[in-house]
Amino acid sequence: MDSLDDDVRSPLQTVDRALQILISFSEQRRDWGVMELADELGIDKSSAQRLLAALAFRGFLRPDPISRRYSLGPTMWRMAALWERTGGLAALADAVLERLAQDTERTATFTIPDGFHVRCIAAVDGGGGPLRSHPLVGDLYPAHAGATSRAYFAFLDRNERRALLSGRPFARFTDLTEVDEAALERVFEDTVQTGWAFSDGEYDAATRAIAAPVRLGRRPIGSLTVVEGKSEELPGDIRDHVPRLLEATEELSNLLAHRTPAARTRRR
Amino acid sequence: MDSLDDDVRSPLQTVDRALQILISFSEQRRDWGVMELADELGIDKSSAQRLLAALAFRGFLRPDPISRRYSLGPTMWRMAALWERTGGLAALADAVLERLAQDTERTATFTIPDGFHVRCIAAVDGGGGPLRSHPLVGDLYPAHAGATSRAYFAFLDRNERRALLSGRPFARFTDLTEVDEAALERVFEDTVQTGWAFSDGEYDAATRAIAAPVRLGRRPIGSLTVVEGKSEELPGDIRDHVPRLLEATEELSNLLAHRTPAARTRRR
DNA sequence: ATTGGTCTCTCATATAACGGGAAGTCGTTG
DNA sequence: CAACGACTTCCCGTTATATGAGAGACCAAT
Repeated sequence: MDSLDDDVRSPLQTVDRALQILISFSEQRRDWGVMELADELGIDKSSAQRLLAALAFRGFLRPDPISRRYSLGPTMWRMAALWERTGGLAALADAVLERLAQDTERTATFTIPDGFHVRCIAAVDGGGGPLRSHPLVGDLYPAHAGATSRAYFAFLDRNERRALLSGRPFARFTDLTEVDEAALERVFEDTVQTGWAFSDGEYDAATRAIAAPVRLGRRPIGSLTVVEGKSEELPGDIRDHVPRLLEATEELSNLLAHRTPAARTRRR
Repeated sequence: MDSLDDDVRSPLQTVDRALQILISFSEQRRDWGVMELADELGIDKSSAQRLLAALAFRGFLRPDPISRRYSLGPTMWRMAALWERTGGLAALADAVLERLAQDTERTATFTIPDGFHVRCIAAVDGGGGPLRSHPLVGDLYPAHAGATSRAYFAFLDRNERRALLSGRPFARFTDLTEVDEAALERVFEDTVQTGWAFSDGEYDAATRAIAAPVRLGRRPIGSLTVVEGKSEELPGDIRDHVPRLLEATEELSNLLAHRTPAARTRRR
């Protein structure tokens, strides 16, 4: 028997159906007809029609008058813009970073792609000492140097990565910066094998870092990094914290996918 | 008596309330408590609680267990990303561009900001002839040269514009490119006065264009451009089409704000 | 014209949402 | 530490609301 009844059910059936409709859009399914949707959700044509109309009424869907099909609408755009401007992603990541920083006693950051760089959008200082975490949020890191960016770019499809990086001049930041395209590609492939990235002064000679990708499905959407200044005298090798880092990326990936593992509404 | 009953009402009350909740988030209101929302929408606390829970159930909202307040959730992020990747904005603009291009017999484009450039995300050829519209979509135009970018940047708050552009080196593309920061600022201010921008070979010596901002509320979010090659022998001065251009920006702005003027579901 | 496939609308029925109220939580104040 | 107040969560009977079937309208093919 499936334990569907208990907790796992929306308190508002009709609303839930409407939201399912929104969620049912994807890169493959960019629009729905009434009938299609009706038997996708197993409801009557009437209901499907009403639900679509209700969503379109507020602009979440856009009815195409000629094809009689519904696609995502302008309100979806406003919500998307709002999510961006209010730093929704950073807010989501904060809780995860907080714990990661505490557990590792180092600085933890969350970065997302921005062209052929990655950009730090959230950072939490490890309790350790007065670190230089001030200018971390907003910083850009180039694709070819450092663990942070590698943990994102390595997990892209090779084609997608080539499209972004191929033929681009790679600046040398330190003696250890890899600037040969072929060699770089091998580094990326190795990183996919191990599942995480390590850098000891590739980009910034004074820092060391481990990083791993945050994913939605298979697709990487950013990376988490644990970073330390080499001058700091910290206990252990930073690589000892890889398991914890991978836990954190897993956790954040789940949050983004809304596979609520930590949800269970706190019941004593 | 208010004519609220007839057409202007969602077919699904409960769903509509849920959607209103989503819409009620803004840069100012990033989270809601149950009670607050209840008397904002004029509904019972019970109902508010259920609605919020239903939205959170699918991840559209994220309940903060400690503050007991709801903010936008991870599903909102997925929807936002989907909107981006499926080119929702471009799709919205297409219909408007189509008509604008036909009416003006020139090429019409829609551009949105990207750092200190604007990027063309949709373009429609004027029926005229075999234009060079192929590489238009994806093209970047710098903030300081050409009507297209000026029609966006001019309408930003001065502070916001300064933050992006101040101190940046301005490349000279043609004899007419303005590269002095102070002079440029004056050009921006003039543009705000007239409400539209004109360029005759500022960025590309071979083209002439008029452009006007697309807005959400007061804020510019992009621009529409009508462009012609100087070598083409087209009837009239391109500036004759400014009224039509302004109509089109108005139209697109309304679409984005979902002030459905053209909605009325086509009833013979 | 005729047909098959959708979409739209109406209407009676049953179901799902509603609001009042009680019980449970948390934070504050005396 | 106790008692209050503010808020949230849960429960339950009532009623308003969403539902599905079916008829009519619409469009695109044959």
